[in-house]
Amino acid sequence: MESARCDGMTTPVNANDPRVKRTRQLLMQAFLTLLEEKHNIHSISVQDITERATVNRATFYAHFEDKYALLETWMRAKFHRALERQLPASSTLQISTLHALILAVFDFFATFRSYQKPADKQYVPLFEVALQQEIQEIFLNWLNQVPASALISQGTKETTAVVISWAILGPAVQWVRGEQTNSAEEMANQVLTIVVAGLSPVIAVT
Amino acid sequence: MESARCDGMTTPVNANDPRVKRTRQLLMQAFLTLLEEKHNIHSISVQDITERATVNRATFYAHFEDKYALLETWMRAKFHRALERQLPASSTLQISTLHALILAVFDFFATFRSYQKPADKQYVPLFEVALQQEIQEIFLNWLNQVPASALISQGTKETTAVVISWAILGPAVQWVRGEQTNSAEEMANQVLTIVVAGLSPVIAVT
DNA sequence: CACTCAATGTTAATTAGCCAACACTTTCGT
DNA sequence: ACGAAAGTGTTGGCTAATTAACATTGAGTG
Repeated sequence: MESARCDGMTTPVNANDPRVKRTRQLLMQAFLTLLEEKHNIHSISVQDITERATVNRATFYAHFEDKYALLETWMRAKFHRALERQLPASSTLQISTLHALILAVFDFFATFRSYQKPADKQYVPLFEVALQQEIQEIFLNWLNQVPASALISQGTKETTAVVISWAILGPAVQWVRGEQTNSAEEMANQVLTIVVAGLSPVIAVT
Repeated sequence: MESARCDGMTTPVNANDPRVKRTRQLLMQAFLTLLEEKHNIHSISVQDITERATVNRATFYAHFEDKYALLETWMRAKFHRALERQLPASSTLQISTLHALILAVFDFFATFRSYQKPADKQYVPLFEVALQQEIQEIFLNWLNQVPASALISQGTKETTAVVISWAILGPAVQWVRGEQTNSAEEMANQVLTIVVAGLSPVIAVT
């Protein structure tokens, strides 16, 4: 579907134009390498990124609102690929896939906690929403594949997807901000139990 | 100095424009990776290159006459860097630097013979000229640094540079096309002796 | 042979990227 | 605290890259 996003809206910018794809790719890649070098998000400037990407600074603003907008889409892309890697291409709603999904979310946050670390008290907000949307979409696909006969309640699938996705993402966010006294696996199992229970009014997951 | 080169001349194309630099860089890089994969120059199409480079095919022709023009500038750049690596940044005309230069030329040809190998009977011509120009330029720089008093004959430096550069490049070409019964080191030493002798009417090399 | 199919060059019109200059704001160093 | 230096967004005019269309040339294949 690919909504147009970014939108300083000075220029529309067609997301299918090869130049656009390449420019975004270059910006993403530049951001990644800078992150690996500097290890601190806040010390990376827009100028750093555009120089590394061999892209004009003005062009950056044609694609992203600011540095954090880039960070968001970058995280989202990374997250999307991480989930794709862990979940079978055309998976369905089952205990096993549910477990894989939840674990993948916790693992993802564990991985990217490292970029957040040096007394980075000013927490980088915002991208939870983007990641939640990814999870929500997966659930929507799953729920749409379920035959109507198996649905115990016909309450809107949309709402179910929203609730469950937050029920997974929220704990992951809180876990990564805290001390991680529990392992990702332990957390995933606990969350799984509750999610399955939460789904019971809607569908019996096996 | 960077002369404008390429020149299908449908469009001028300003070599200082960052987009131009990036596009050429992408084409070069794409060509390199394809060469490493396919190992045969003739089986690489312009389409392959532009696809890999994420550049439109028409754009290719705005920069290069054809596939071999790209090959030429690519070889030249590679050659240029190879020489820079072997020669001290601001070297002068001495036996030692002369030896280093000649050896570097033979080594370069030895390296790139591999891309020429599979019964590649249709020999890829042309780029000898580009490489010769590189050598010629080095000699011109060297000769211009020599104090006029040390020059035995004032015959144009230009001509000297042309003759000597061919005296080095020619044997290297012939050597690489043949059986390489002698090693690059042996060849370099033999050529060195003759070149020094050839320079004697002009300047005494130590 | 005729006949696809793929690659090569070339063109005019459209679109995205580059630049330089601007008014701010933030960060520092003395 | 103040001034310099560096970063942030924004704008209009120019330039290069993209596109789709075309004619042409091989390289197979029935």
